[in-house]
Amino acid sequence: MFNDELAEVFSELADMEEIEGQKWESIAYRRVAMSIAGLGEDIRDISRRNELRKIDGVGAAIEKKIRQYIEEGRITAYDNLKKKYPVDFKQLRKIQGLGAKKIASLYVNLGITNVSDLRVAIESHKISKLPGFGEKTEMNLSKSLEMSLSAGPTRIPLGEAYPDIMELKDFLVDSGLFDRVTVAGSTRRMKETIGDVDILAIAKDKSKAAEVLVESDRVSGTVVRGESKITVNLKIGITCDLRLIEEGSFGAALQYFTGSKEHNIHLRNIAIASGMKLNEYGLFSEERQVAGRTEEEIYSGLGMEYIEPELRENTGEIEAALNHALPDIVGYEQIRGDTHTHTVDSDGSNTVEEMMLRARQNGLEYIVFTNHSKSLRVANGLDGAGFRELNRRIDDASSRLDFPALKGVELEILKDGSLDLGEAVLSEMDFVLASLHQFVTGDSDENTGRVVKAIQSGLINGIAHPTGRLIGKREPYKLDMDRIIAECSAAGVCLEINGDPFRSDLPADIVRRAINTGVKFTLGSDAHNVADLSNLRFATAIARRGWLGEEQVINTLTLENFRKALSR
DNA sequence: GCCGTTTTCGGCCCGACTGTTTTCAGTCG
Repeated sequence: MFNDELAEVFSELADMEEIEGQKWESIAYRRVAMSIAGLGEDIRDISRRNELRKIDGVGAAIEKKIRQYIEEGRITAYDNLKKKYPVDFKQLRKIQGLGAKKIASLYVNLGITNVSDLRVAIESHKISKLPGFGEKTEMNLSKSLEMSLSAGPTRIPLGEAYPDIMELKDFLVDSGLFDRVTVAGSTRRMKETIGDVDILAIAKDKSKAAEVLVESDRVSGTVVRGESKITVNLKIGITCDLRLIEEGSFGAALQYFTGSKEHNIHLRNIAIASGMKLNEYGLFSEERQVAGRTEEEIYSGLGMEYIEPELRENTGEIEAALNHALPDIVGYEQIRGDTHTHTVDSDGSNTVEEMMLRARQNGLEYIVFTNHSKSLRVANGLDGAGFRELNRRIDDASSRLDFPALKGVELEILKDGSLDLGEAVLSEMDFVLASLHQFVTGDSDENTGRVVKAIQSGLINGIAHPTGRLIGKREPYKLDMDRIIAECSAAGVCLEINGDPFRSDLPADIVRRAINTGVKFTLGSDAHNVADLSNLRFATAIARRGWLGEEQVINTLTLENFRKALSR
């Protein structure tokens, strides 16, 4: 993606300026690299609207550099520095323990420009002879080099790690060594993907507490072991920090280690502006702790509303909290039904009855079955007759188990934008979710046109996993999402937020773009088995991160009102 | 190089940990 490419250029500029001793330029470039990587939109579109300066950290000089990159694919200042340091920063920075300064020293003294040069130098023990390096550094670099070569993706979908994280937490709680254990970090913010795990705890005995984490069968080894922080590698391929906290500063630590980093920096600046200081030990006014025991104290001490973890991304939530204008976002317990589920009748692995029982056990009030339609052959899609037979069984099971089940379909949008099943059978369905799975091209107009035709058919209730992205596997389809949002709004068709951890689709930033258009949303687990019904939680998390209120999510409605909302 | 409800100049988040040093620099989050 263009934004990531440009962010990488600024990140390298930051490395090179840091080597040059230009500390503040380096910080400025680093900051803007983060901003650009986090944009929800192609920076070229922002440039076309002449709004580059609105991006956090972009001033006159950086604006000029961005424009040059967009127009010429290069930045003069970058090219000049790169001549001096022809080094693969991107690759080398991935190795734990290597920052800009050490990379520079390796290049200047040993001519190391990439990972294979580094390996040769390590093997011939040249590193340990360098000033500022030693035996231990050489050994650590050797280890982290191996790690980085064998490592998988640096971030994994939250839903993939979530069960392990909860098990690890329970393991610590059950040890009896702690008065309190809480998961913080991006897991608590319910980000779509996480890069590590942060656990905060109040230990009864600090020395014993450090030992117990290593004993968990989720842990593969220790990385760092200090007084108040232990870092271990988890078998799922990411690291986990356990931090031991004192009770009086637990809220401050929880706030601090929940992040995001950008959110925290903004909060700290507000503290400074009011003559205070904020760190992980509390909010201080002239050395006196004025808040720290709870997060609520911290936020109120800064003169703002409490901010839910899912919103803490420094994308306007702090300004809203200062103005006491935060939205009342949808709660996890407010979701009454699941709107996207599959059974053995197409490509699922549990029966209608099994799915209903688990849905009830999970606290839901109803479930919608949305098996695939006939054109999706790989998923054993059903034709009209198949659905009529299945629908009879759903009605029968629903009355036998006394649990409301709605008859739906995940309906293929065909190559020409027409629908995979006829009007007659669709009219017998309670809920029709249309999907793009096949014949997707690189042409945005063509793809968008198919979706829009489906929206305007008057036969569907919603669009499933609208962008089609698969995290780590497939980029989003080329689609004009703003047009799709507008068409959905006009036609009264919902957009789905799909909670499958690899989909997480819509992404939260697009949800946020749609909140004021009048469009409504459905949250679905896309479960293909009973265990995955709990993925509904991740769909809800995305709704929250997108600032959605209860009234914008139709499966917060009671069964009766949900049915009414489905009229087509 | 950026930025402003103390500032258009003079600040810039800040503490833990490690390793190589004898008081600190580099890295990380």
